[in-house]
Amino acid sequence: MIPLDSLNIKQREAVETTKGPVLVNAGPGSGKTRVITYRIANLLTNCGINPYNIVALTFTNKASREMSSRISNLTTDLRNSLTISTFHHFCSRILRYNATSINLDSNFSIIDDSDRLSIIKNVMTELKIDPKITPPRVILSAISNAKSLLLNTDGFKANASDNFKSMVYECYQLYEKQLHLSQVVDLDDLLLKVFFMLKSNNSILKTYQNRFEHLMIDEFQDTNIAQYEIAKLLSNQHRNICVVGDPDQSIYSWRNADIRNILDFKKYYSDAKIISLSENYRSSQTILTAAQSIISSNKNRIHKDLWTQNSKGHPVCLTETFNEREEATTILNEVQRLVSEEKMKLSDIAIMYRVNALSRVLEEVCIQNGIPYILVGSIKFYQRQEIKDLLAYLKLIANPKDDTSLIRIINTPSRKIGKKTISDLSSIANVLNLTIFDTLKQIVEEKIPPELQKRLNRGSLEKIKGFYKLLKQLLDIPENTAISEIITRIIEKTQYEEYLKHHFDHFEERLENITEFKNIAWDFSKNNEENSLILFLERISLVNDTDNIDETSSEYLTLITLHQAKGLEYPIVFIIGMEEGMIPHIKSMDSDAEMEEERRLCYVGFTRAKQKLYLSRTFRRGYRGGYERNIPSRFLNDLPKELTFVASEISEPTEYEDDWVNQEYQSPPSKYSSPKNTKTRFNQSSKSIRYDINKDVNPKENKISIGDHITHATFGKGLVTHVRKLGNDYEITIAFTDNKGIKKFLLSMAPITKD
DNA sequence: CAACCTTGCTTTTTT
DNA sequence: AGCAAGGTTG
Ligand SMILES: Nc1ncnc2c1ncn2[C@@H]1O[C@H](COP(=O)(O)OP(=O)(O)OP(=O)(O)O)[C@@H](O)[C@H]1O
Repeated sequence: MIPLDSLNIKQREAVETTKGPVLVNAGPGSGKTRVITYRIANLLTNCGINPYNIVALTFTNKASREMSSRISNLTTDLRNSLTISTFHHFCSRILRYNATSINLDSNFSIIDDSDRLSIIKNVMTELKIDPKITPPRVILSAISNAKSLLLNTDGFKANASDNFKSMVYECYQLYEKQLHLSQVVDLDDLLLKVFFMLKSNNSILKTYQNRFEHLMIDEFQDTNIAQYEIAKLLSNQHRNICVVGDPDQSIYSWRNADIRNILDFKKYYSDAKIISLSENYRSSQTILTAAQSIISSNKNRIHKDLWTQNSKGHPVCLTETFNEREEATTILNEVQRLVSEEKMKLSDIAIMYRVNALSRVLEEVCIQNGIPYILVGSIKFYQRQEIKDLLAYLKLIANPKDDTSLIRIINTPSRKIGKKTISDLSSIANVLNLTIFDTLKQIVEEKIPPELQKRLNRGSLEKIKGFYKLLKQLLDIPENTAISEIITRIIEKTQYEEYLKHHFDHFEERLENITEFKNIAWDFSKNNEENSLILFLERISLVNDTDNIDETSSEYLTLITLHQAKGLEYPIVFIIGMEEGMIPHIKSMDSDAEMEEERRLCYVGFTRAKQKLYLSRTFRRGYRGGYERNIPSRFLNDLPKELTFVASEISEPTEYEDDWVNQEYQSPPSKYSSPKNTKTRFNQSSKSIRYDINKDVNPKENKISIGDHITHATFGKGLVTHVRKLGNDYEITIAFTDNKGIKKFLLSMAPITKD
């Protein structure tokens, strides 16, 4: 039996109402995810439901992993055959299994955003739409929006009321045609196609309806229409659907998430049991009050009670630093202090930020200080040129119809097949209504009409035949060959390494990336019984991160975006970049709705913290080449002063910034470093772990006390008026001569010498 | 067709 | 700022 006495009455009600629709609408830390995990454990162990009949859907990969591990902690009952995954993964599996029923090759590959964009660009060229006037991205997002509203081309046509929409419609049609020809799908298709498949094929629908007796959705506020409709279809037979969510934590509206789903749920399932939870078990009173002071300014919301029995705890710590490097140093010093002095574990701590770009400096400083860290998601490892090239070869092996991948590598490495030849080839393929690969095949087998063949001169023809032969060789690699071995063969056959060496300055780093890629492939084969290229590719399309480290067994610091942090919790949370333009982000500033979402995002961040929350801002931040002055985020103004304390105050920015820029640091920034969250990196970091408090400050040599006369490299002579311990460092206040004023510095950083 | 030079863009957030 | 696509020249 799973004991349910560690749940409060309301939670228990939600867990034990195993029949019929249930909606839990409750604030952060009130135990919504706990309800789902206990509910599953209860169904398995107490009700004897077969795990095969249970499905729990989440929104992000991180959340789904979190849920699996929480359930493992509760019960060991047959949880292997439980279905816990993201909507996209879930749909991908259904689609692959039933692909043939909708005339789709079950080896279909999933294209990424940049592939989508290049298809759109081609389509636009074909339709003679000027990409300068209508950016392809706009078309792409219109199509993507349509798909998440379950509008296929026909549905879209019915709605295409104005000029713009009819233009989009034309693009949409051709785009779909190309996808179908290539036997590929995009991410939105995973949902859309599954929906229409279930809708139109009653026997498939029945199969899944029968199977999924119990359906649960976490973070329901972030589902889009397509996801919700799929969930409705699947649960319509047993009607055991339990959704949990919090409108105040809706932060994915830009991805077409729609909180109206919550309202509709109440309407559609008029018999739904609606449960609200109002006790927060996660955060200290201070953190909770701070968070509420942020969210309560939103006009477009319904107030929810949220209280906690937890103690008041620590005040919210505000740090203000001069620039992003000092910010990183200060925070990581504090992290090390927490570990060495307050017995915190690195895994208790997370540093969060609005934009991925902010992780860069943190990483550098972590590496310098030997702090093991894990960077969640982000880094565009799979978007690097060399990796995309290899992926294109792999995709082509899995699915030769994939034109986009073929075009990508037809002349990479250079085979003297240029633009002209490629466009001729495409036009022939177009006329014959064949994929490029099939066209090549016809050409080689000399089956195409001579008047078409004429378009290619003899030189090109030879080169094309050479390329086709190469492809054939790759396709002949036996299916059971390990993926890493396939990659090795590709590299051999195409002489890819020689190509890199010849063409790029950073080729060593690119070669390292390739080695890393092979390692990832090798790990994958090791952990997956069936050595399936298709599954490998699918994983790469749907899971953004490369790590498969056991998350609980190792000690490292977490670096994560606010978005990905949703649903997670950490004893200690740092949020950096609390500046206007960052949070709230500049791009959200001219829309009230988006501004409210920024506020919610901030609220989500605050409420991740259990014990201690640190907020950090800088006076200046190097961003996109510029070096901008920042003003504090408006959200900081909303915090009641009595809840906060300011940890460090640096003097107003002055000329001394140059000293900052010249501070020596290791590891020059390079895009071409190895992937950020792999074992390699992890091992490197943990090997050099060293928690030396006095690393930066050597008190013996730098001993500076009140009354000392010093000389500062920029400001000249001055008198020390204050010395205060600050983390592992000291903050010293100096009164300078010659009316240069009073300024504060960090001892470890300031270029000063004792007179 | 490839090498070289110039322009233009980084989505904010993720499946 | 730095990279990659796009345009131009050899
Ligand atoms: N009844 C309870 N007794 C003790 N601890 C609880 C109880 N309910 C929840 N908790 C704890 O509170 C924390 C937050 O729970 P949970 O993550 O389920 O909240 P949530 O509502 O899903 O939060 P969020 O909306 O932020 O995702 C967890 O550490 C959980 O173990």
